Formats: sequence, structure tokens, C-alpha cells
Amino acid sequence: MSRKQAYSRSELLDVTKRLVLEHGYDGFNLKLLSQHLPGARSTIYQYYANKDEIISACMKRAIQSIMEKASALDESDASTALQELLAIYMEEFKFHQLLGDSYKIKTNGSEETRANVEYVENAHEFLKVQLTRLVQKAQQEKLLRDDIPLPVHVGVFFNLISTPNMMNVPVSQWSKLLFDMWMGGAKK
Amino acid sequence: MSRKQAYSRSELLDVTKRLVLEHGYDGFNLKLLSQHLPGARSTIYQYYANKDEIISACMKRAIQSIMEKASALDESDASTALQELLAIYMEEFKFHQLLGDSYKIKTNGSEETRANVEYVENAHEFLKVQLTRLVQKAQQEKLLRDDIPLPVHVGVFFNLISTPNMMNVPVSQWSKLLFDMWMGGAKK
Amino acid sequence: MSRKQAYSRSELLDVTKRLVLEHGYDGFNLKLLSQHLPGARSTIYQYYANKDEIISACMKRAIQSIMEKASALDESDASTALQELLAIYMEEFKFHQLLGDSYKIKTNGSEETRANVEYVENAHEFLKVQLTRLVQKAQQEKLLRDDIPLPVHVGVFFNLISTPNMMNVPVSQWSKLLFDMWMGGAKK
Amino acid sequence: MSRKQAYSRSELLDVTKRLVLEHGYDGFNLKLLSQHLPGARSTIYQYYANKDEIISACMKRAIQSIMEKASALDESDASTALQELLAIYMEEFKFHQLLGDSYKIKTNGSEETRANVEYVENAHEFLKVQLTRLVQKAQQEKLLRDDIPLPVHVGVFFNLISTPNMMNVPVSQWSKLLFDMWMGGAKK
DNA sequence: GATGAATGAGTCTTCATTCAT
DNA sequence: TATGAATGAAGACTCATTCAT
Repeated sequence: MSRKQAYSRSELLDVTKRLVLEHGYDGFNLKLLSQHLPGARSTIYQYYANKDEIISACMKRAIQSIMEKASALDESDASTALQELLAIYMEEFKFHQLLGDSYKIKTNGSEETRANVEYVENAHEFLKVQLTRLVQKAQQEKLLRDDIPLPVHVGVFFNLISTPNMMNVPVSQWSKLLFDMWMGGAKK
Repeated sequence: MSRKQAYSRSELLDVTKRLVLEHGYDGFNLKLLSQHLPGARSTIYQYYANKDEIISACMKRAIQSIMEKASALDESDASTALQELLAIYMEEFKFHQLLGDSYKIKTNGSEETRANVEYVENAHEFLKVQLTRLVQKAQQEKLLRDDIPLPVHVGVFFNLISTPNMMNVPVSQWSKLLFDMWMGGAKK
Repeated sequence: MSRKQAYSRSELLDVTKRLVLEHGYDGFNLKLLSQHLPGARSTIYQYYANKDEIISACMKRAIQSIMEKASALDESDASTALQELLAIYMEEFKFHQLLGDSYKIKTNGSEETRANVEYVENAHEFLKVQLTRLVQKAQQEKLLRDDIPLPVHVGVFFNLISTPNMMNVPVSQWSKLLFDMWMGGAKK
Repeated sequence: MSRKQAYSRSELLDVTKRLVLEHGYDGFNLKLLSQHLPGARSTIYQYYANKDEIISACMKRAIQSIMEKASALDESDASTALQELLAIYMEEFKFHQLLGDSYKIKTNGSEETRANVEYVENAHEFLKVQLTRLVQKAQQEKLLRDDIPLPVHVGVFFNLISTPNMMNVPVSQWSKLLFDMWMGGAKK
């Protein structure tokens, strides 16, 4: 009955993700976005009500995909679970820098946006709790040094995900390698 | 006989640094800057020709301070040198996120800006080379695992600096702790 | 064999009238209109060629209904006729504010619109002439003070119609009351 | 020390008043305003933060001028006071249509705007109360018919102000004439 | 030197209208 | 005929930068 869309909401978010990662929250704008999509700038408003709704939807989708995998994780073995978690995070690792900009999103006016931001924040919290739980379990099982405070273990582990994969090793191998170095250290 | 300036170039850069770190390259603007300085917005142009010149000068100063310390480093003992280097980086660690935005700086028009950006890039290169040299030396001295490629060692080491210091330990201790974990690993 | 329309042109104008009165010429828009009608926004173009055609049709219909009653008026007794005229005007009184916006209607392009606006203007003129005639007649019959110029009598009478009916008296009573006050004054 | 302004805030409001009266709240826009002022459109933002702040300031100024005169009114003689009040209202009578649009003003975001709107609403209330008080006093002094409810007397009186002054009589005369007709009626 | 005023380029967003199915 | 998609023109607002005093 009506014309068919030139691109889907999902494709729009794909492009958004790339551009937001490249330019940051403030550097991203709709002119830029429209230049990477077919059609006019105003067409974007057929998909999302405004810029903040786009970015929040983008963030939500990214963290949602992490959440789904993280929720399905078998936590019975702490060590294995941590290694798998690292791999999960890494798939979307770049997005972590962005999630830090979520406070810039203006939620006033759009219920949709507010809900997205809330989801992101809750997911963030969930992941933090889960990670802490696993690290703690590992520490209790005497797998990890206990002269290091739990938050430091968590911080160091979490920080691994942003290690640049300069050799372009596949994610699964790369995460294994980093996990291995985290546990065993760089020392011979 | 000129009127005395209300603040110095250096103070201007101090404020700039804080604000750029807080808001990012695109989020930073001159209105914001002037609100954190005495006097009018237009007065800023008495100090620097334009926004990009300010940011580039700010970046230059930050990396310059790292450079000076890094150049003075005693490299005779690789292990000690690396640990000290980590401490040096950490003093300015937040600035690393920013240096990544240096490509956004528009150098056309201002020779000054161009020179600043070039300095930053050269310094970057120097630091990378120095770090690689030290890690390689350590590896050759059998201090580091040799099943791990050199760039990976370098990447993991370098990535340490952005580990959030959640316990607010003094930098010297914090860098020691991280160095220790990097070498020995998290494992018990 | 065409699909049956979900609503009639007349229903569309009913809604338009309400919304234009509520939001004014510039505040009225097709998105708003479509939200108060079944179906999609673009469907409106099946009924009228554009926004100005809708508003002009709406104005025309309103003044037409006044015209029909005013034309049928028995003018033999000036006083009675004036009172009835007041009642007629009041039925559509709110529309007077709108008719004042008729100059905003862009008639270029649509013959239909041009014709509507012309009709409205002619009707306006007709009503003005009729009213003046009746007031003049009343004045000649010594019903009205003759120290007051005719246009002033007309203006004051006409202005009555916008007196807010705060008590929500039925129009017939309300018009009688105002007519009574107009003639006899507020004085005891 | 700095360039001098091409026009004053007050001049800006003068032009605004004229244009808002001519085009209504929604029809008024900053492009239009800038076309009736020297300089660029963006210069207007040096004077007021946004469109709503301009309109609210304009409304406030108009009602403020009424308020000042109305407050200074000698209310000892109800009849005289009412006549003078009518003259006061008439000076700014056109603005009454506009004050009705004050609900369209978006006050979120600007404290200034909110304060202006509040002032306008309070003033509105004050004037309504004052007028009602005077009419009531006149009624109690047996100057006005007591078969007419007070709100109707008030409504009819207030409605007088919008009677078009077609003969362009000076306001003082015009208000006397209307007051006279209101009291004594149109009847011979 | 310092500064408030001025400005034009650029972004966000809305809306009447057209298009393709 | 009905409709969702597409669009360009327009208007609100911001901001780096220049100007005049």
C-alpha cells in the first residue's frame, strides 16, 4: 500500500554505531548520518523522533546484545565463565567508551529515550554485579591473589577489553590470550 | 606599558585541559571555557588565534611533560625503567583519550596549530618507540614470556594506564601495583 | 466501485473548524487534523488539495450558514430584525476571529481556494451592508440615538457578539439579554 | 569599550508587539522580526534567549503599563473610575487578544520566561478583580441595573474595549463615548 | 588589551506536500 | 482510494569568529 523503506531501523542503527564510535556523541550529527544513508536528512525522522532517541536506541541495542549473552552464561566454573565473559565484552568492546557518554543524552521530552537510557543503566549495573560476583567467586576459590582488593581485580580485568587487538587475531583467540596474560602475567 | 593580563596562557590551558577531558573535543567550546575564566569570551582570542590552536597547544603541553620525563629516563634496567614509565604515563593518563581526537583538529590556516599537532604526533611516535624498545629489551633479557609477540606485550602494558584507580591510591603505589599484576598475573 | 470513504468532507470541515478555533490559523496543521480523523495524514489530500483549501472551505461553510439565515431574515421591523441577526451571528460568533485571518490564505495556485476566499469576502460585505441598513433604518425610525454616528452604532452592535457568555445561557436568551443591554444600557 | 547596539531591547519589543498583533503567536517568527530590525537574525539572541522569552517580555511590558495606570486609579467614585479604566484598557486594547495566547508560551527551560508569564497571569487576575470590584460597587450604589448578574455586567463592559474605533476618534473621547453608550444604551 | 555586539555558517526539527505501491 | 515513505523548504537556535570602541 505504501512505498517500501529504503533502509531499516536496524541498518540506521548500524551506521549510527559506526559513526558515533568514530566521532563521539558530540561529533555525531544527523547531516553526517544522512550522508551515510540513502535519501534526505529529514527522512531520518521517520525512523526516530530525534538525535537522542537514535543514540539511545543504538546504545540500548549494543548493550542488549551483551546482556543476552551474559545472562545465558554458565557461571558454575568461575574461571571459564570469566574467560567467556571477556569474549562477550570484546565483541562490543568499543561501545564501552560510548556508554560513558550516556549522561549527555537529553531524556526530557521523549519517553522512548528515557526508557532506553534506563535500560542501558540497568544493564550496566547488572554486568558490573555479575562480573564482581564471578571475580569474587574466583578469589574465594583461591584462583586469584587475595592480597589484591576485589575492586582492583575487577578493574584490571575489565580494562583488558580495550586492549587494542593489533594483530587482528580472531576475538575468541584474542580473549583467550588476554585472559591468559591476566591470570599468568607477562613474566616468563 | 600594557594592561596586565587577568590570567596566563598556562592557566587558560589548565582550564582547557579539564574541560576537554570532561566534555570531549566536540563538547568543548569557547563559551564554556570563558565561563571558567575571568573576562569575556572574545578575550580568549588575545591568547590564541582559535579553538583548534587552544586544543592543540593543550595537547602539546600535556605530551611535552610526558616527553621530558620519558627522555630523562634511565633505561639501563628494563624492568625498573618500565615501571617508572608506567608511573610517568599515569600522571597524564587521561590525556590519552584526548590524543586520540587529534585527527579532528583542523590545521589549515594556522601554522602554529600545524606545528603543535606535528609535535604531538612525533612525541607519540617517540614514546611508542621507546616503550617498544624497553619491552623488547626485557623480553630479550628473558624477563618476559617469549610466546607472546612483542606488539602484544606492548599493547597490554600500555593499556594498563587507563585502568581506573578506584581506590584512589597515590599514583606511585598504583603504578607499582599494576606493574606487579602485569608481570606476575592475577593468579594466586 | 470505489472504496467507501471513512469520513465525509463535511466531517473533515467540522474537525477543522474546531481545531482552527482552538489553535488559530498558524497553529493549525495537517498532522493535528489527521490525529483527529481516522486514517493517514496523506489521505486528507483526497478530500482537499491543500491546507489553504481546507481552511478556506471551512470559512466559506461557516459564513455561508450565516448568510443563508441572514438572507431569509424578515427585515420589516428593524428592532426585531436586529435582535434576530444578533442571534444568528452568535451561533457562529467564534468564527469571526478566524475570518480575520482570511488574508493569510495563499490563493495562488488553487482556483477553488480563490473562489472560497472571494465568497467569504463578498459575504462579509453583504452582512456589513445588511447590518448597516438595519441600524440605519432603526435610527431613522427614531429607535436609536441620533447623536451617535451610524458606523459607531454598527460597530458597537457588532462587537456585542464576542461578549463571552460566561453564564452559559442558551444562545437565544443570551442574544436577547445583550440586545436588551445594548438598547437600554447598563444604567438603572 | 564595545560596539554600541544598533537598537535597544525596548525597540525590539516595540517591533515585536506590532508583528505579534499582526501575525499572532504562531505566525510571528524571528525571521520576520529580523526583517523589521537592522542586522542579522542571530543578533536577536543577544537580546533575548529565545522566541518565547521575547513574546513573554512583550506581553509583560504591555500589561505592566496597564497595571501601573490601573493601580494608580482613584476608585472613590465608581462611575468615574470605570470610565477611566476603560480609557486605560483601550490604550493597549489590542493586546488583549494576545494575552489569550499566553498559554502557548513554553516556559520550560527559561526562568525568565516563566517569571514573565507568571507576572502576566497575576496582573490579569488583579485587573479582573479590580474591575469586578468597581462594577459591584457601582451596582450597589444603584448606578447599574440589578436584574443583570454581576459577571454579565463585567463581561459586557470589558468587551467594549475591542470595539473598533472606526472614526479614529482620540482614545479619551472614544472611551467616553463607549462608556456613555454602555450606561445609557443605544436607544433614543 | 579587553570587551560587548554582530554575524554567518551550521545543526536540529517540523511540516506541507508528493510519490510509489 | 488509501497510505506509509520521502522530501525540501523553513524556522529555532548555537557557536566560532570578527568588529568597533
